[in-house]
Amino acid sequence: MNGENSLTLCSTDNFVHIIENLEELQNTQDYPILNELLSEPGICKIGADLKEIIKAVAEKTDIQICGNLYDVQLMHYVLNTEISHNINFIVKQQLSIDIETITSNSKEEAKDLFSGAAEETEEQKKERKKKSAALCALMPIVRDELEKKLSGDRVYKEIEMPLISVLAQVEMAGVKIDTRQLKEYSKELTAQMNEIEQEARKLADDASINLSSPKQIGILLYEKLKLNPNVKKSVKGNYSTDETTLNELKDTHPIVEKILEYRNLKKLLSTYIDALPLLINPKTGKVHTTFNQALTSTGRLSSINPNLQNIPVRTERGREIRKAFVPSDPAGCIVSADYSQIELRLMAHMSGDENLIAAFNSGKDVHAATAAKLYNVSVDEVTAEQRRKAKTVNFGIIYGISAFGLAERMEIPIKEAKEFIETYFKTYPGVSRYINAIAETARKKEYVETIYGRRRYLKDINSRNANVRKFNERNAVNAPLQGSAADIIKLAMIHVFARIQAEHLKSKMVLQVHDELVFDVVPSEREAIMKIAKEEMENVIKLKVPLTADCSYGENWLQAH
DNA sequence: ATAAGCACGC
DNA sequence: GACGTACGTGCTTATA
Repeated sequence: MNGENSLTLCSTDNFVHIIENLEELQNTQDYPILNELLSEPGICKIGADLKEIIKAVAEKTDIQICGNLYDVQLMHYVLNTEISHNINFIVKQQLSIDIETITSNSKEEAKDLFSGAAEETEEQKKERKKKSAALCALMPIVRDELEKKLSGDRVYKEIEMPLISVLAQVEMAGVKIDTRQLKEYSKELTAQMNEIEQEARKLADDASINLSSPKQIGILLYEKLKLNPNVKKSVKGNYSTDETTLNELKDTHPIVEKILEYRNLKKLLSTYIDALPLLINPKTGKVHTTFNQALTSTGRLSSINPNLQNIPVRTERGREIRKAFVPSDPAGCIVSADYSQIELRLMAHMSGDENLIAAFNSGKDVHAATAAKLYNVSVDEVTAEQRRKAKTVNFGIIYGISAFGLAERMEIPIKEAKEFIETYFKTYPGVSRYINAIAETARKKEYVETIYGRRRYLKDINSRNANVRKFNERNAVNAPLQGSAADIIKLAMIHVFARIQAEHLKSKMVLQVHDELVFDVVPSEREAIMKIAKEEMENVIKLKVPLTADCSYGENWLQAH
């Protein structure tokens, strides 16, 4: 094991058990011993989901966990994002040991155990030791695999390992929500929703129709009102009633608009306005999301309980919710810093396309610059409509475009979409070559990589099924872009966090939303935080195009944009 | 309990 | 002839 001393941190559901692999140290509930072991940089820490353990220890003690963090689950994720990282499954698979039987303590029992007021049963202790030993045995196996893939080892050690503690701190900091604002907004929108429900029911001539039921809506629109006799059913025999479909029916009957509006209000109320206040931790008065660091296939984080990465911003009604995300000190502010067009910039960098690089280097709006080239006009002559179309294509490129998909989105015939893509590739021939090259690489290696070497395996890239193959080809294009962006912002978080610590600032990083970092800033630190965020985000890596982060502040998250 | 449908973000 | 732009989470209804 590298000669490195190690400590295995083993948690059951609600409680952290500290297990040392030195037999003579038995009583690890003892604070001085715990402190010495956990804060010793020379002792590496082994476990699964160490972020949870770091948080639990921080909540109950003032101990700082130091030393290398070997999170077997996270290491396994870096090895291959596509497969299961369920720790019980991995242990069973690699060691043929079953640790799924381990009993977990109730919250109350866990509390008592930690304070030393109660003791584990012999049975619990035995199972815990078994799990700990399994993790300890598994770690070097997974680490050897990582070291075999040199880039994977680098991704783990330079990105994921240092990010664990940063994320733990971000989650613990939490974000302040103005509940009173949400409660008032809830009253307002609920009233509106009820009114619309009444109107819709009247129009439907059905006093009890459930507007939240796509099935009932489908029957109403297509069987009772016969709005579209040519409507096709899904494979499961259901009518489609989603937003795109209903927008096409808008002019045929007034109820369609009511349904859309009802859905919009219902979504905002049930997912955000009414749900968020219930998730406020009474101890801290804040909402604390959990970032899943070992989940997405591309290397992005995800956010749950609550998901704070999908707070509305698109519509006026939705944006209102962001006003409730406020600084914890009323005299402070929210600072938001977001990367501008990071994925498209990465496309410019990775493809090396001279025209796309030039578009970014001109410092002009890239969608307008693209439109200028596509329509063969000067940048100031580009119309809003031309820019919108160019923007759609730019996004399409990142997602692995098809003529049909583009035609749908731009509401133009497939033939035109085809021509549009051809023009795009003529404008940016390097992009065209890159897309072909990355697909070829993917077919040969059955994986693609980010700038830092994070892999996404594409095991079905050579499938005989053309649909499956095409799907994998889109992933081959998108994963290096989305994944490199994820790597870059993760590194930025590590650097920003280090600066905040080094400069002894009190403000806190509270959210990451894929290309954006959000800070809860105390009154005197606004300029310092904005400077640090911009500097660290922009200087993570030198690309062939500038990497820019736009930074602003306000008295809430909405104003900080 | 689980799946399907829908809608929110990047 | 089908498929048809990446990555997520969560709410609600319907079905088993």
